[in-house]
Amino acid sequence: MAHSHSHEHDLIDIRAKLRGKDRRITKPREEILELLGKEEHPVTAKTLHEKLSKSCDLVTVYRSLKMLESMHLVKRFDFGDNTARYELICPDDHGHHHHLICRECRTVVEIEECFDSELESKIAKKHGFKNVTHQLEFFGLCSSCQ
Amino acid sequence: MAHSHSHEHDLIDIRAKLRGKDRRITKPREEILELLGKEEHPVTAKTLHEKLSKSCDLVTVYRSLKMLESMHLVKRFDFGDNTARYELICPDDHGHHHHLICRECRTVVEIEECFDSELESKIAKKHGFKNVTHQLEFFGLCSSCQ
DNA sequence: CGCATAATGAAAAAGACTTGCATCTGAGTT
DNA sequence: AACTCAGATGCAAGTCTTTTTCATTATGCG
Repeated sequence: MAHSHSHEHDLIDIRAKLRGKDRRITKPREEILELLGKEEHPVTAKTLHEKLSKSCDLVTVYRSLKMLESMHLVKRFDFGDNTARYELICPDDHGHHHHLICRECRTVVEIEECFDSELESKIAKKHGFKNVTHQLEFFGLCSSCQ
Repeated sequence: MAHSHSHEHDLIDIRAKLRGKDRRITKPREEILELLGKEEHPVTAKTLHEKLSKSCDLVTVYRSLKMLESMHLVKRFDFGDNTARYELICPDDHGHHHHLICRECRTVVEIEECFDSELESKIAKKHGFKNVTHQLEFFGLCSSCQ
């Protein structure tokens, strides 16, 4: 939905960020970022590797995703099937949005709605936590699977 | 918090539910349910197995948890570490509550707050989904880890 | 009590992810 | 443009969680 076209300046930004942390811009990483930029939904390392037409090792995909996550360039999601999925963080929504997943066919819909951020700060304060974020995913039966 | 004492009548309920679906009440299952009733937070199959002092095989723990989940007697949670955690669904909160997890030390706090259920039905309606539920977990840094 | 079938244990497999290590390469330096 | 070296990669092997297979056991109904 949001990141259907990978903006040039986004990639430049990313390059700068990587350089700043002594990270190199390598072919596998460029391909991974480019592919992630085209994805509509969070993808697994395996799927990414297949779409990369195996131009790099699956291990490199895992390593890259982990690194990109630690640099807050991608975000990890859990859809409850023991497999991590990743999405490029796009500046539009600050990487913050959720998903609605069909329990049956696993169709994914992106959701922009979210609860009031006040709830989060209230919870953080109440328990003395800092830097609180959240993971929220909806599960249900899509129209075709009901 | 909520289920610190495992009520007798709860167990009777559970027995009835199992019988109704041709499920048997076996020693491993009783022990697993009893232990789950004492837990404060969601536990992994491995932890459960250890606390069971290995009175049954780990495989049986996995199988039981899966079965209990399919019968809506326990609920599965994902804390983002590639390991499923399970909690007994207690009638008090209809098995609905969330957690605040420390990214550093993995401390877990139970959260009773939630957003207005209206949001969920709105999302369901908008995308033609039925039976929509959600998984919501908060992550942050606890007071000791800041 | 006996029987049908559900549940278990043990071993093996499957799947996701990580690690070790030798090799290679990006990118700053000369 | 060559030099250098820390960071990145590939491949093999390992770890960890969860599932499957199959022979054996045991629950609970009649």
